[in-house]
Amino acid sequence: MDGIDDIDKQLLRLLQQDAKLTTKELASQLGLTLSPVYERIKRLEGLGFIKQYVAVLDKGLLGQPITTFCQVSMRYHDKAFIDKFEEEVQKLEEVQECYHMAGQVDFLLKIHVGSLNDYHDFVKYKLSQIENIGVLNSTFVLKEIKHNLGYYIP
Amino acid sequence: MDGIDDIDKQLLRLLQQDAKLTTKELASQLGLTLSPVYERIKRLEGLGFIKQYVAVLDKGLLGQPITTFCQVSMRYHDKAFIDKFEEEVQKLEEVQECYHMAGQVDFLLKIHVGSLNDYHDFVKYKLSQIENIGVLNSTFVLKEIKHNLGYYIP
DNA sequence: ATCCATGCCGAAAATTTTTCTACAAAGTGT
DNA sequence: ACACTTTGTAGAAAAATTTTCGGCATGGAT
Repeated sequence: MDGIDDIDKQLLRLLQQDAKLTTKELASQLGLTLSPVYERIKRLEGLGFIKQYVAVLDKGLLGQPITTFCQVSMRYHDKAFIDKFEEEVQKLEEVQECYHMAGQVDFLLKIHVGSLNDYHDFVKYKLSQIENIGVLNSTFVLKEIKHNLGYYIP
Repeated sequence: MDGIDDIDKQLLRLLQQDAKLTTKELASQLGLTLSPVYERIKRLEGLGFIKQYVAVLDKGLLGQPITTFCQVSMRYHDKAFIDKFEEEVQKLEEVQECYHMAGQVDFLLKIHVGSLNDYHDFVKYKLSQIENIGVLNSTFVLKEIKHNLGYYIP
C-alpha cells in the first residue's frame, strides 16, 4: 500500500462501489473540496491503483444465465502445450476467467452460456477441440451467494 | 435480449470496457448524435441492463496478491445449516465470491488475501469456525490467464 | 529564519451532461 | 389514401461537472 493514505483508501472504497459519484459528492463525504479530491483521483489513476472504469451489466438480461466452473488438466505438461492452451482459451468468448492453478488440476475456467445446450456445444465443439486436454470436469453454479465487485481494502 | 437492438448492444460492449467514454465519443463511434445515445443509455440503465458503474482496482497494489479457490462441503444438508453458512460467508471480507454448486462439492469460494500466512489465518480462525463444514479443499491461483470484466454480447 | 515541498482551498475555464423542442420515418386505424 | 400516434433522432440551450490555475497554510530541511 505504498504511498496512499486513509483518505485515498476511502476514495477507492467509494469509487469501486460507484464510479459515477461526482467529485462534489466525494468531496463532501471525505470532508474536502473539489480540487484535492480531483487530484487524488488522478494520482490514483496514474499510480495504477485505479485500472479502469466499467459498466456492470446484467448477465441474465443479456441471455447468459448459466455459469459453470470447468476444471481442465493437460495430458502432457510441455511448455508448448500449456502455451497453446492459454492462447486458445483467450479466443473463446464464453470463457470469462481462466486461471493456472496449483494442485491436481491445471486450469480453472469460469464460463457463461445461455443454456445447457450451449454449454454442451461449447465443450464439444470448442473447448475439447484444444489439443492435449486430459481431464475436463464441469460443475454448474446453482446460485450466486455472494459476488463482491470490489476488493477489501484494509 | 428483449427490446434492445444492435446499437444498444454495441453501446453495452463499449461501456463495459470503458464507462468513462463521453456521450460525444460514443455518439461518433455509433454514428449518432448526443441525444439518442444519451437516451439509450438512460433506457438501458432503467431496464436494468446496466446495473452499476465501478472503478476497477489493482489487487496487487492493494496488498492482496494471492487468489485461491476453496471448495466447501457441508457435513449435513439441513436448510438451517446451509442458510447459516451463506450468512456467515457474507460477513467474511476475504471472500469475494461464493457460489452454491451442483455436484460433489456444495460451495465454491473465491478468496483474496495478502499472504499465505493470511490465508492460513483466514481458514483457521474464520472459515473453519463456521459450523458443520465437512470437506474444505483449497487450491491456489498460480497465474491469471484471462479475466474478462465484461460479458460476451452475441 | 528562510526555503522548499506538499496538500488544500477557491474561482474561472472547458467540457460534459441533461433538458427541451422539433422533425422524419414507421405503423395503425378509419 | 389520409390523418394519427409512436418511436427515434437531430440540434440547441441550460445545468452541472470536470479540469485548470493561482494562492495560502503547514511541516520539514538547509
